[in-house]
Formats: sequence, C-alpha cells, structure tokens
Amino acid sequence: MGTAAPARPARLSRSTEDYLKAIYQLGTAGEPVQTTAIADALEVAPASVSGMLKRLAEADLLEHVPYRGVKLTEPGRNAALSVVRRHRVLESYLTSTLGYDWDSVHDEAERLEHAASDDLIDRMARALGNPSHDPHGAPIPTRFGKIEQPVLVPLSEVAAGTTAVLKMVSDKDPARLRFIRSLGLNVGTVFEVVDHQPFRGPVTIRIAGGARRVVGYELATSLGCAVAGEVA
Amino acid sequence: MGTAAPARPARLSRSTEDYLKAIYQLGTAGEPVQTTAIADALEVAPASVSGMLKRLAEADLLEHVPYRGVKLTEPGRNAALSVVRRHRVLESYLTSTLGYDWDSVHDEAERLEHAASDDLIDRMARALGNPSHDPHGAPIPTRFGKIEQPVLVPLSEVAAGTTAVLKMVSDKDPARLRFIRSLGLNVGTVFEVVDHQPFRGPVTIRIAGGARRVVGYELATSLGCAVAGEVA
DNA sequence: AAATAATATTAGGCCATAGTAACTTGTTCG
DNA sequence: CGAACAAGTTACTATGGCCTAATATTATTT
Repeated sequence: MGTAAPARPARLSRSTEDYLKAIYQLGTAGEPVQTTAIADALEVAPASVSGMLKRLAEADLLEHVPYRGVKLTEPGRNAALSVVRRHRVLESYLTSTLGYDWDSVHDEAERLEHAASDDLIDRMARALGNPSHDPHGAPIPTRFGKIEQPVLVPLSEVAAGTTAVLKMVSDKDPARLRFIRSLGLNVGTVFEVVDHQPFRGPVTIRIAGGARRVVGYELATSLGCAVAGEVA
Repeated sequence: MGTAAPARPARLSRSTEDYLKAIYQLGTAGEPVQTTAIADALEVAPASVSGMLKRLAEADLLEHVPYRGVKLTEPGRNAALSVVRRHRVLESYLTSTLGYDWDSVHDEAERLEHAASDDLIDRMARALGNPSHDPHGAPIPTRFGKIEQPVLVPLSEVAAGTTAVLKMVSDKDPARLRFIRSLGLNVGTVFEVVDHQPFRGPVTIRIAGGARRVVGYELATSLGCAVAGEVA
C-alpha cells in the first residue's frame, strides 16, 4: 500500500522542469507555444518534444492542441514559476555572495535550480533581503508564484532623444553579457538615445558621463529599457 | 566529428555518482565491497546493482569479480572523492552560512552534490577558509583528492576510565543526530568513559561539567572518538 | 559431503527520455 | 484551387536505471 505510485511525484523530473520553464518563458504573451520553439530552446528534436508534451498534458501540466501548440495549466505555470524563482534567486545569491560574474552565473544556476529545495531558496533570498530582481534585471517570482510583469521596451524601439534606463538583459549568452558590460552598460545604467539608423541599423546612445556607444540592432532588441517617466 | 561520442562523458550521471560514493564509503578498509551492501546503502534491488556494476566496470570506474565484490579503480576513487568533497563542503557551507542544522543539512547536500560544479564548491570552501572537516566531523577531501584518514575509535570500544573527544558522527539520520545533541554531545565535546555494561549494553560517560549520560551500545558504535593523547 | 542458506547474476520487463524516418496537417502562393 | 513547404506527429529504436523471478554460485551447517 505504502508503495503505490503517487498521483503526482513529490518532485518533477529535471526534464519536466526544463520543459515547463521553457514553455513559460516562450509563452509570456499568452499565445500558444509551438513545438519547434520548445525544441530549439531545449536543443532536442521536435519529435522528442511531441512525446514529452503528451506526457505533460496527461499530467495536467499543460493543454495541448495537436498541430496548434500548448498552454500551461495553473499547476504547470506554478511549477514553472517555481523553477524560475529558484533560478533567479540562485543567480542573485551566487553573484552577491560567492563572487560569480554576471556572465558566468547562468550555467551554475541552470543545474542547481533542479536540486535546490524551496527551503534553501527561501534562505538564500532572505539572506539577500528578498530581492525583487536578479542580476540581469529579471523579476524574481515570490514563493507564492507572484511575478511582476515588467513593462519594458527593447532599446531598438526607444525613440531618439529619449532618456532611458537599462533594466533587463537576457542571461543566456555569457559572451553577449561580457560585451554589454564592456560597453559600459549594466542593469541600472541611464543613457540617452541619440540616433537610430534605419533598416535595422545600429543605435547610438550617450551614457551618463557623455560616452557615446553604438549598439547593433540585433543586440538592441535584447536590451529591456524603461523610458524615463515610466516604471520605477 | 564534433558530435562523436566522448570516451568519458563530461559529467557522470547522478546514479553513477551515487554508486561510486557508496562503494567508496563502504570500502574504506580496502576489502572488496559486496553487492548487497551497495543495494542496502542505495535502497535498490541487488539485481539492479549487478546491472550497474557491469556498466561501471565497463567504464573502468571499478573492478568487478563476479560473486566476489568490487573495488574502485583510480578514476573511480577520484570521482567518488569528488562527490564526497562536494557533499561535505556543501554541508559545511549550508550550516555555517545559511543557518542549516546539523541534522537537516544532509538531504539538501545529497541533492546539490550532483549539481554543484567543482568551481562552486571551491568558492564555498574558500569562503569558509577551506575547512578540514564538515559539521559532523568527517574529513573533507581536497580538490586534489587527498583525504585525511581519521584514526578514530567507536565509543563502544573506548575503555572505561579513558578521556576522549567526540570527533565524528554519521550524518545520515536526522533523528539520531538530534538525539545525540540532546545528550549534550557535539563534535569536539570532551568526556570521560565511566562504564561499559557487558553484552552490548549501554556506555556511561561523564561530560565536562559533570553531567552523566548513558548511551546505548548501538549508538555508541556510531560515535567516532579520539582518545586523549592521540590525533589532534 | 550433501543440504541449506545466503549472496549474486541473468533473463525479461517497464518507464522516461532522446533520436530518425516516414507520414500528416496547415499555410502560403502561384 | 492545388502544389509545395513548414511544422507537427507517429512509429520505431536505443539507453539508463530500476524491478521481479528464476538461476547460479559460495558459504554454512549438520
């Protein structure tokens, strides 16, 4: 009797957590998430994704309309948020306390997020004063699954002449992060947009202090900015 | 070409690490480790152990003489020591820095040890001043795989009249750890052995300060002591 | 030494996860 | 509209780990 299979395992598998997190992050806008997008994010074959989606749908973690895409259910989203929280708290903790760099912390957190208990994560968060954002500016969900939805504009869309603050960068690519920092840009850096070249051309900005920098279009799309006057 | 299967995967699987660690810990005395001992330690069926041993032997992590037992090879022992180091540094760090208790830290470390990089472990160790022992008194292997072999005597074997120091306790059972502490015993506690009852009977000790405690035989076998005059 | 008990291994399955190849569905465009 | 392509699914295979049942080996007892 005590050996009967539990309806829901105490802890989701590593893979399951990875899928849920990826789906959550691909689907923030509310549209259904497509199989290939997940396959690309996780670097597995689309057929493998189809198989996994079936299992996740059976476990009621998401809804799957064949050939159309998936949406997380309530339990699925909660599980995803829990992983996201673990990841972001870990990044914050490792950066603040153990001297990790902006760009090197992602991989470590990526593995630890599946092993760390919620209790450990809470202790780390408490030790840091329950920060609201991780080192890349991404909001940290509370342990109750609340997450602030940032209203940010990609640098590529900020009008010339506007003063803005860099608020968030993707944490996935260390080389890109190092480059961003080498430009003198950090989360919190204030700057003015000087010029946009047309045809997806580079953006010129002036950082407080007067230094001008030129940022390629592609990169500019990945820099989340708050325009002066909006959002604290 | 870059896709060819690596001779040895960058990282061993969780299970593999668990087996190696268990075998290492069961085989400190140098004798071959038996299948059932491993099965008991890992709480899996003996048949499953046979299967895994075959794979581990093929990977040159151990030598297996059928029906006789296994011994770790050099690479196997190194991998095991790496896991042990990760576990013990994690226990030390979580206890010192995040307020974990003697008795609750084992499970968390048990999961994290498979996810934490050696780099993270080194950072944690450095933050603590590279401690030589974990909170239960077990020696921490260096990152080069050196480990001090403690010469300890179980309390059950310490002669009456002798003064001794509690040096090491098993970290596996939280309830047992809480009980030990409730007796006023900690790693480092000095006491005098007052009496042994025969027939595997309890051991009476007097702790500095005069308090007398009675410890059951079974428990006494799990308390590693240094007798006054030996080992620092 | 033969019988029994204890220990270990093999045989045969199962599940999660991934991959390939082949087929299906949906979309787009001439 | 229908062909062609992209996206998704199914069918089948493989591997790591685990299980139970059956078999084999070693140790112990009488």
